[in-house]
Amino acid sequence: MNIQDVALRAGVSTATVSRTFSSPDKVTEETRQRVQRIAAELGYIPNSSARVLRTRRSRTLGIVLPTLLNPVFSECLDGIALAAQERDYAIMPITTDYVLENEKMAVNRLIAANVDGLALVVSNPADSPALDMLQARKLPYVLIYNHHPGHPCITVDSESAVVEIVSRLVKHGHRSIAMLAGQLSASDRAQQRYRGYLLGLEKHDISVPYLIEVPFMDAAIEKISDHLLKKNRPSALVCSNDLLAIRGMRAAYECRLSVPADLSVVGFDGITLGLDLTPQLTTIVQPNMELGRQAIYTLAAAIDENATLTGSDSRILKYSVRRGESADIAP
Amino acid sequence: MNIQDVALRAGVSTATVSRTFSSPDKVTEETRQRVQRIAAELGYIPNSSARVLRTRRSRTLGIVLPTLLNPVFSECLDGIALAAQERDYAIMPITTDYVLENEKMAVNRLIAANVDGLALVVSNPADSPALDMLQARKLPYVLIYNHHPGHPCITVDSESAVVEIVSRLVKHGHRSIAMLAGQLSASDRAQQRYRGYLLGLEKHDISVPYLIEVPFMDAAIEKISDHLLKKNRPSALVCSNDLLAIRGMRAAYECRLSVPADLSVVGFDGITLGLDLTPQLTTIVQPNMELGRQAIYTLAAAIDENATLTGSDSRILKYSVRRGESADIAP
DNA sequence: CTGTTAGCGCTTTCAA
DNA sequence: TTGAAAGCGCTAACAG
Repeated sequence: MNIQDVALRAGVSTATVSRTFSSPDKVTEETRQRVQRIAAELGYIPNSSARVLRTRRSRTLGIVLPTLLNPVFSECLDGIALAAQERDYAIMPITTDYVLENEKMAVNRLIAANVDGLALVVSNPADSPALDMLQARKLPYVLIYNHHPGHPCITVDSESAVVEIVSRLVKHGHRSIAMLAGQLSASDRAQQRYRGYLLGLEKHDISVPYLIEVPFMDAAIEKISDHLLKKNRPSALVCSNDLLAIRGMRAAYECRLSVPADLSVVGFDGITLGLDLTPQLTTIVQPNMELGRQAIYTLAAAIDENATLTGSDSRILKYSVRRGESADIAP
Repeated sequence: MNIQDVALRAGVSTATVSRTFSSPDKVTEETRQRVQRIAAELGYIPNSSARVLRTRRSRTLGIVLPTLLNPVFSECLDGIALAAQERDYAIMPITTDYVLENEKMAVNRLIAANVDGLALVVSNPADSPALDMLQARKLPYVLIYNHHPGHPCITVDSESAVVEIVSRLVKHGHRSIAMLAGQLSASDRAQQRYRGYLLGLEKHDISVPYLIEVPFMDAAIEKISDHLLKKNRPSALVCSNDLLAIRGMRAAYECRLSVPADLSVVGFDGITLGLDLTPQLTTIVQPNMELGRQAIYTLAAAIDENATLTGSDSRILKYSVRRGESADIAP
């Protein structure tokens, strides 16, 4: 069942059949109708690989994400999927589990799969072999959540967001504010947020930063508890992401501290689930789906005009602050 | 940069270059080495669309899921992604948002994209136009979470799971057990779970089922609260999924009921996040990643042997019960 | 508006 | 073991 069969049955050339599907306006209403009818009768579906081979456009986008087990990324992917569908692109996601080597492999696979462009969340754009490959091949790509002047990034201003949060906490009397983070070296996001934390403290002349770094998520709660049981424990926890914040609340519970009375907890990401938690998670909300969506729009636009994206195509979307119940941060 | 360039530079025929990449054992160690070296130098990557066109195998799997905003499905997709990578398949996910029409469109797109097979979570396999199309085209597919004798399904025995939970609750003194569900008609899973609930009640001679159906997630908490404020409110909530359970706990909080002292809440799905909640979610744990993984293995095996899957290829994986803190269900 | 035709890059007989 | 050559199904000049 190919274009020839349809052409034969419709009494037209293959070119005409091709046109009815690829550029219908170049065909008479009448013939188009007939061809479409015949095609439908025969259950004909254009063979995409032949088309791709010929046009050198796969209408497929590669997506590289750390993991889908963190709702930030699955929400983002949901936005990506939606936008891609709108623009008539298929997506091919690969997860890297924060492993640099996997980022490279993912990009390799996607290049081999002939994608027209990529959207990715990498560990650190400053020094990424994966991105080098893309640059070398002149494949359009866009980063999400990452932040770097040399690359096209769709993200929010994490640093300012954390500064703002710290300020609000200070305003509410907190002087002992800890930052709870995963392995800082694992991602530029964590680093940005930490920088925001430091700046925030500085701004209010609090000189001693208190960093709780939990490299392994599974041991997080225990490790956090260790800190919460100390005599000079922090009165507020600024967390590098919502998953950590949830664990922070859990740790507080296990230490018999009540949130927010004894301990304020602020998250970062704005995962939807945080809305339904008790106490509702106070957090910095990134527009996760929108970030994904905009990344795809940007990418699709670049592909359409045969361009490649650069740092100057970056876009900073607005974050917002959700005043939940896990910390009082009224402005 | 194509196979010809490499062939020329290596002083061999295109056939030999092709062989070094597709069936290396059919080429002398020596020539293979040379070809590989040249290819690497030139940065040659085989053009996948040409290969697909020729071999009629895309090594791509279509994935159809309701949404990625529910962690059950993103965890499952994570498993799918991992397994696909292992088996050297790419995946193309599409979300349907529980809309039947979208399921059909998704399948259409994926067929057009030339996938070798599909893994899907549909609303209801009993009467699914999407599945009919797959059968008609003899494309291998497998369902995940769905349950139906006429289709290959990878799932758990939800019904029994809920029966077990109800029994345990009864054993702990509950007589007024409500089921909290989304729109029952929206998915066969919800129906299976409801059936399990009814069977459970029957088994213990509790004659009045109490169904709280919340079609729209956003209005869920309010609606649940309405029921919790009634005089003859249930003492336990068996929820059709974890997201609902979390909202159930929220509603309890807003109604000043403490969980589990005043209200027991049991979820279904076993999303990872439930582990860190306070109170930790008592729930029926489905091996979400494993379900995805097995689906891919099954699918890949079928594709490899050019077979199509049927109801007799179904596999029921084991669920487990997480005795969290939101309900006491010690056996 | 429609048809003819070359060729996208690869795999795979078949023959050497 | 290697090469020559046909052809997968489609699109896009180009000609009519």
